[in-house]
Amino acid sequence: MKTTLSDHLLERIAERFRVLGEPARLRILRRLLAGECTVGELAQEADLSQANTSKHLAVLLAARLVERRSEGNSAIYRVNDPTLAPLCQLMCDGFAARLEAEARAIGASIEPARGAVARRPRRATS
Amino acid sequence: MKTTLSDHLLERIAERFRVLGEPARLRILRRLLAGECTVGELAQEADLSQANTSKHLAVLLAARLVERRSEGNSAIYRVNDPTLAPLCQLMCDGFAARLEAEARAIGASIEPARGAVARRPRRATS
DNA sequence: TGACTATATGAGCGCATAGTTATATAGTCA
DNA sequence: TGACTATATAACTATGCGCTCATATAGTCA
Repeated sequence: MKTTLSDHLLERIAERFRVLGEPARLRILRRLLAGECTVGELAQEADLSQANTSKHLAVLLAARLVERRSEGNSAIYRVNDPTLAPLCQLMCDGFAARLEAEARAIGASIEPARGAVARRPRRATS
Repeated sequence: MKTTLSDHLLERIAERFRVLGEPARLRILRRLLAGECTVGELAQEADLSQANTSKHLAVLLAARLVERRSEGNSAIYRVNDPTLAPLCQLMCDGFAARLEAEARAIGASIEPARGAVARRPRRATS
């Protein structure tokens, strides 16, 4: 069983969330989840300047979400945190559930005028 | 199986992460995960001003992480998103894994000099 | 109605940070 | 060594946002 988290731990957790709360960093991580990659490739595929990419990678590195190694002239980054993929998966699930709720709400506001309209069976909140 | 997320979806996901990347909001959610609650109670227990609490709740409401109902003079908030608890759990797991890795790294740099030092038994991640 | 309580919201301030540009550092290859 | 490439970083700007203070809105109770 799980007791409540201490304030300090909560701040650390918040910091992890904050690091992920940036589209540019998520684009980088999306690419890295497909496999390790150099900074230049990341910059190109995430549509970011080289300097900006480097900075975001520094943030991800400080959060230990990625790890870095040098190879010749290049720096190669890869995902380091095994919880990252399930985390994003769960986030997408929550997002899908919300979209579905919105769809239901819109449907509910339209359908009363038409009476019993065939309604899609409730799906699991996948 | 899961294809790569579109840029637009990624931005929505980032927004969700960003909402969670704030210690004050996590304190609010921590309280709400224990049960629904009025704004005043939340302000007190999360150690926030009334105005600030209200604003954070507005953010959480816009993100559909909580829902709101009026009762008499008060507003009662409760957690709305079923993925929230597992999300935090996963985040804590990732954090614990990181701490453990750090501990191993420190241990590895210290222990070679002393050999097998008595190690405290592993505790659950609080 | 008026006094009181609970919540929401607007204005303003200060700080954190994402972005750019320019430059430094470090490796490769001739 | 010098030219070239890849990456990191410093200086700067602009914007977003968390916070406070003051005020508006809405409900309760006399």
